[in-house]
Amino acid sequence: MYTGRKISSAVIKRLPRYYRYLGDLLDNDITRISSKELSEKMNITASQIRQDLNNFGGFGQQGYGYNVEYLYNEIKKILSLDRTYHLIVVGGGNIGQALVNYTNFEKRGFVITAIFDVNPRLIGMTIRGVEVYDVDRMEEFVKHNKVDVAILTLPRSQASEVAEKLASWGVPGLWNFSHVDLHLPPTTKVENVHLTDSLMTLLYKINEDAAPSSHEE
Amino acid sequence: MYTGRKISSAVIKRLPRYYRYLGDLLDNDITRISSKELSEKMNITASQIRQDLNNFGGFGQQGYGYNVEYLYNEIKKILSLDRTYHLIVVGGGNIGQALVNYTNFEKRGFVITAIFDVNPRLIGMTIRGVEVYDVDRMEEFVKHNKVDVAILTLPRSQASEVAEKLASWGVPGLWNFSHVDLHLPPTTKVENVHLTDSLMTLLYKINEDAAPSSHEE
DNA sequence: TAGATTGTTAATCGATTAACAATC
DNA sequence: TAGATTGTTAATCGATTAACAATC
Repeated sequence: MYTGRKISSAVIKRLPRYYRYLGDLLDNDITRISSKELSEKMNITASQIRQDLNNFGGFGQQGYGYNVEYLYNEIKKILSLDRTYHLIVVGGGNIGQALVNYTNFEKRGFVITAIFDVNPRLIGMTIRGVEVYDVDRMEEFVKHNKVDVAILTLPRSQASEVAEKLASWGVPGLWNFSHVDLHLPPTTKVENVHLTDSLMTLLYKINEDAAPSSHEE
Repeated sequence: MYTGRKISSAVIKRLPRYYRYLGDLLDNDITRISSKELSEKMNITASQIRQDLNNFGGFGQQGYGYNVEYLYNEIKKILSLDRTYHLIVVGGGNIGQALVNYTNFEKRGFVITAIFDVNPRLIGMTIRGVEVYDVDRMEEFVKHNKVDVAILTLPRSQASEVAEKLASWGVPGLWNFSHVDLHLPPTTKVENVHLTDSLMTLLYKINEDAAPSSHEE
């Protein structure tokens, strides 16, 4: 039953992981699984799995567990993965190009339709069949083509300004690899990938076991 | 005062963000800031800032606030960013190469010393001065050179096996871009960057406002 | 000194886990 | 039917926020 109440982001962030594990089970021709079995594979509690899933509906059956294929498809629907998305890359540098070259995206229905950059040496080039355009032509492009997500892989200094423009043109999602926090109207959603922050978190973990250094007393 | 008690990961994940904002303040020649002012900039509560910082010590002063440069340097020490790290890239594909080309890393003291791959066309090549070696030579390299972090940018199918080897050779940190969960001894820390999961989370957010589709009733 | 703001304790809120009746 | 396992309520745990005495 869909209730319309807001699902906590802690739950949402776990959905792709459920989806991945269910996909793996499906690949291994496993047709049914209980929350207990899945909890052991995923290293979380069975209770959490049942709670999470019941935010969206009762997908299981008492005494039986969950049908893997059915549950997989339900999560696919919840994540809205049952359609194609059109993405543009804004910033044709290293990471932008890497994402264009990442073939797995297409298999999942994520199609990159254009790349935008300011660098004259890049403009006009084609990367895996995707053309690089001058950033000046972005407004025109966004207004004439469906763009679900703009991938922001441009320098910190330009990211906010470009993001605000994209939001004003109605782009619903920004996948932000730039190292700034964006403040946008609620009609445009942002997901941040702050790689430097992620690496710093790892360095903390590496060092935490070791003897504390200078912040001890 | 360092107490040795475990800091929650929620706090740790916020530290890089504090560090970034303090760096920006420093760049703008702001010498002092109160938790209240910082909270407005960062869009979190002043209470949370004070709680977070007090996990590591009393860095402020009543009636004054925090000295920006001092606090910046303290967080730098907490994150152990006051030294150089040696990284290797395992998997010389798109994302691996993009990270090697990411010049900001070196400015922060993250030095990539080698790339490993199985592809004969890549082996022997040099990317931004970093040589690509056959994966067969990785054990030898890791045992003769200091490797703080291995960046895993290889296919899902090979990631677990390689990760276990790296752990057994004593590599303390794995920055995992492969789309699998790694299970390793506690001496090797893992930080995951699951890009596909991140994008899926964004797609959920884009769609959640819209009318619910098939999982309603 | 008076005002400002910390460090820290207490209250609240939300997320996770446990328990169990419902039921396949 | 008996056994298994869900969906869901209740209990616990942890993280966030509020409050305020301490103090610069």
